[in-house]
Amino acid sequence: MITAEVCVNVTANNIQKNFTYLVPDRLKFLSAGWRVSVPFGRFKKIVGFVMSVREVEDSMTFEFELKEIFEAIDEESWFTPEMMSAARWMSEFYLCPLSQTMALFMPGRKGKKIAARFEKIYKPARAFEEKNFKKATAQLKLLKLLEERGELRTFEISEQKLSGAVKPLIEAGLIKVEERRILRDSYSKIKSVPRRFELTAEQTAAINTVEKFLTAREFQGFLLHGVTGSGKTQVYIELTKITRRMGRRVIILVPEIALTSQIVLHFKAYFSDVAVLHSRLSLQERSDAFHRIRNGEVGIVIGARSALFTPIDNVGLIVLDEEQDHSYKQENAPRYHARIVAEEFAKFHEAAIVFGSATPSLESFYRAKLGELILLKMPRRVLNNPLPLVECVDMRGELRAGNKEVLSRDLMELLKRTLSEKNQAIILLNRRGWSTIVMCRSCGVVFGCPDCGLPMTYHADGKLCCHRCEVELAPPEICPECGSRHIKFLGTGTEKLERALKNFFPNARVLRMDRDSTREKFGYKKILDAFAKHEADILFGTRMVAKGHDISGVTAVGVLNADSALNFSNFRAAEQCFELITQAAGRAGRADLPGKVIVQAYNVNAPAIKFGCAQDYEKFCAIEIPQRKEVFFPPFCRLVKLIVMSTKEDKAKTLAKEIVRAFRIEVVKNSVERQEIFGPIKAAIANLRGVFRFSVLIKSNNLSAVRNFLRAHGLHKRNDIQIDIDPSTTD
DNA sequence: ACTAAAGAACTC
DNA sequence: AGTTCTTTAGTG
Repeated sequence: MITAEVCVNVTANNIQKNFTYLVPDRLKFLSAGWRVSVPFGRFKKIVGFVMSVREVEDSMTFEFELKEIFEAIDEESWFTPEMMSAARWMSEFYLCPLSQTMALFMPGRKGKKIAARFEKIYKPARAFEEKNFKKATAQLKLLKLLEERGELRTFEISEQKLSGAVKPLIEAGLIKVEERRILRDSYSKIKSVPRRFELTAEQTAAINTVEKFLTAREFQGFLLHGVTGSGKTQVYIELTKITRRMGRRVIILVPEIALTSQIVLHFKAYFSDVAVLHSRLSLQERSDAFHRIRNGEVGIVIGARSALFTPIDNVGLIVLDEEQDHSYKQENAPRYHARIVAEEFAKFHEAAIVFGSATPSLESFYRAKLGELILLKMPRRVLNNPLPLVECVDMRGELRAGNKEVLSRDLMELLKRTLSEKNQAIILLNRRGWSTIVMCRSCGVVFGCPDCGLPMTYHADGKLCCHRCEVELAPPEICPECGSRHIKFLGTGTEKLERALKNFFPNARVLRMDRDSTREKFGYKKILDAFAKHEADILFGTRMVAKGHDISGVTAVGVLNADSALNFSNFRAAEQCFELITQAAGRAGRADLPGKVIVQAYNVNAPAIKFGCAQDYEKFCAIEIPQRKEVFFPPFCRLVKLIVMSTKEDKAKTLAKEIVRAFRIEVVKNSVERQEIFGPIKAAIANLRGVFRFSVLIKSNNLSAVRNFLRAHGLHKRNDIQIDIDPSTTD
């Protein structure tokens, strides 16, 4: 008899082993990689992945009763050996169930069968003689068209009004019908043409450096540090050309779905075999893209982080654009970081991996300093376009001068001038809502979220919102602490800014872009398209106004409360603040129009503000990196965050304390490398639907020792503990 | 002595 | 995850 080891797709940490099933005769074609449906416990049917198959003696006995596999889900093996070893590696690295990482490679979570759609294709069957069709002009026309084009699709024939000629020609054996799979692709309509330009010396140097490793088929990581407008995308395109000429394939990752259209537009000017993949495609589209990748029709995969998980083989190049972006981290299980996974995949494939950014993550920059990554610098814009002029305004000075408005006098002046010159402006204020702080004037209490304590934001629709756990409340009439009616709404969000702009510039057309105004499906694109067509003069909103688009009419950029992020107790705050200023500044003056940027801050001496305005990444790093070393944070250690959950508050806390104690005794004391553990503290989301959450933070220079500890105690198999390796927040 | 609730074990 | 079997706590 034949048995199969099956990994069952049940999302529970405590099921971390394979189950043995009997393979019935009608399914004896099954081998490793097939998706099957199997009976499991009380479930009637679940999806499983065949990990291996073996022939055993009929007399062989098991200590459990074998059940039979119900059926195969697909027509062929779903997982290639490469996909399976990648999933195995991820499951080991992130200490999560194999089923979870295998499931990443499926078009939908549920393993549903997705119907392939077919269309009819008409082709000439044999030669014809024109004289036989003296009277049947439609038939002759169709035959000639077929001869010319080779094949025709149903809709093409009906377009020519020749549908009636099809049947007699088939009966005469002159044309034949074939079925072809329709591959749905909503990006297929995107077309563009290459722009004329010459590569800069820096672009050429970067390309040549990577090319050496591409031709040697050797794994190597690169950090492409190029200022905004330095032509990073063109470098990706040239490297893709080289890789495709070698017959190898390419993966291009961007941080967000919204940015895929941009880069696809650039790539389609040069390549036709592009597939786009991200989580918001329909199941059908995703499945069809998989099909095109599997059968080799696609040479270039572009998409968000999920684009790593396709049946692609023979990869020669992987690119991560905007590599510092936090969207590369998946915040739900499996909590992987695309930067880490992509590099491991590149090793499997012996491929080159290029991390591109204007403001690299400190981790990558530090690795480049150590020589682990090869640094490629592009400090100048293409066509010798100048970098925009950045001016920093001290808002304390404004206050002293009697200006209590959100906009400084300089920014007001700049906007006035920009509008009168019929140019466009972008204003960034990284807080949505109306008021960012609601405070009692009598006792000074700030209204925090009942679950996580984050100060709540007041919105123009009259609700108090927590932007972290999305709790909504009615604002209090009287202070719950002291009973006073003296409640003040302080701080400025995008909604209040909107009123200020309309007030000061009643004739300007303004567009607000934040999470609230982009809720609908293509809201983001609609707003950007409208602004690009100059249907508005001022675009303002949260950080999404600063991302990746280039709109040629923009000559002025304002960054409000640039230092607000510095007040959060986040070790990456300075880095993020620097990044925000650089990105915002990068939106100004890309073409022949020089740009002007005004950055407003209170703490104008903070290095992130000072060097952000000077657009000097290296000087910023020279200050920030030693500071990270001093407080022992990445890039000088790796972080592992545990979240312990229970409906009983003290139980969660006790368990978390127990873990901390055991870690100190078993790991910290016996380790050569520096390792530390902190907590437990109330998690950022302290209570989620009645479940209390405590967090524990491990800082370590020996990840595998941490993993061994967690495994030894079976913590990775517990459903009440979340393990987050390389978390994006520490609480 | 009995019942309800919490915890552990199991799913091929 | 969802279910069942086992242990523990609670009650008069």
